[in-house]
Amino acid sequence: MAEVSFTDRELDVMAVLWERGPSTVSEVRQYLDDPLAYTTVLTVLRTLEAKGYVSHEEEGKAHRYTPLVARDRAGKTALGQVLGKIFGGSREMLLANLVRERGIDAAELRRLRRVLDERLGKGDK
Amino acid sequence: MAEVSFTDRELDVMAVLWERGPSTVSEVRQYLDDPLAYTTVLTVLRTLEAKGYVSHEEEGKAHRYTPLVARDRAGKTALGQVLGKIFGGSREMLLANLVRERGIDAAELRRLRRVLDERLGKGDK
DNA sequence: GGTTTTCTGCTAAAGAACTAGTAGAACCAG
DNA sequence: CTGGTTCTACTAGTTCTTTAGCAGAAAACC
Repeated sequence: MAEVSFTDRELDVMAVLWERGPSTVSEVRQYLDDPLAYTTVLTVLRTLEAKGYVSHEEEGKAHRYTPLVARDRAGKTALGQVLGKIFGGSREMLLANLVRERGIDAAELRRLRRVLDERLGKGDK
Repeated sequence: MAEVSFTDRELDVMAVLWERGPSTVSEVRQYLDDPLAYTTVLTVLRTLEAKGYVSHEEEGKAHRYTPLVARDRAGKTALGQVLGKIFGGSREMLLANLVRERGIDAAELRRLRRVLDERLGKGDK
């Protein structure tokens, strides 16, 4: 349960793996927003592998890389940091920021409220 | 309205400035969790100043550093990144993570719900 | 079967981040 | 005053990040 943390570029790559599932270098490269050299993407994946955040298995000539850390775990670390260092530990402040002026409609707000309601329900058990 | 982003250490320092308000190098140093050399802290503050994120004015012999970017703005950038890259844009996933198993009691959940309700109210007008 | 493409392995270089030392000025205690 | 303390300015080393080239193997094309 160690802390999981990524550099910006590593996060870009992880985002692709989370979104698309196990992918080859070419596939990751294609789905990245920035145009990077093939070898650059490969290097990032190698770094991630060295850190134990992804693994790969052979698939024909190419390698297919699989994320070893779940979104949720990365999210927990990242959110914890944002919460602690920026919002001084105040979840309310964080939530207020999350829903402030970012094209968010009433339907979504209600969905968010349901998340809290479900959590409240569980607490009641 | 440019994007504001900090390195880990810079964020530690900004956190102190946000929490305590304008501070001298010694003060910042004292409130940091990690034991860093005086000059190290000074260097970080200089970097932040070079990036335009803090300013300083003389106060006797020492300098007092003031944050130029608000928590909120930094939070917006940071949250946006976490939201987009880790939670694939799903605020619900993010919120679920935020309230999951992190010593959070019913009272706090209700406070969070109120944040959403207030926002909903405003939307209705 | 030869040529082109695609892939990994190795290497590397520029820049940023992080840390801190040393020098010298300014201030303070007695 | 004199000696210690506190402060900034300048400098610098180590590591991490980011980017990518080149060589050679494998595959695919025709």
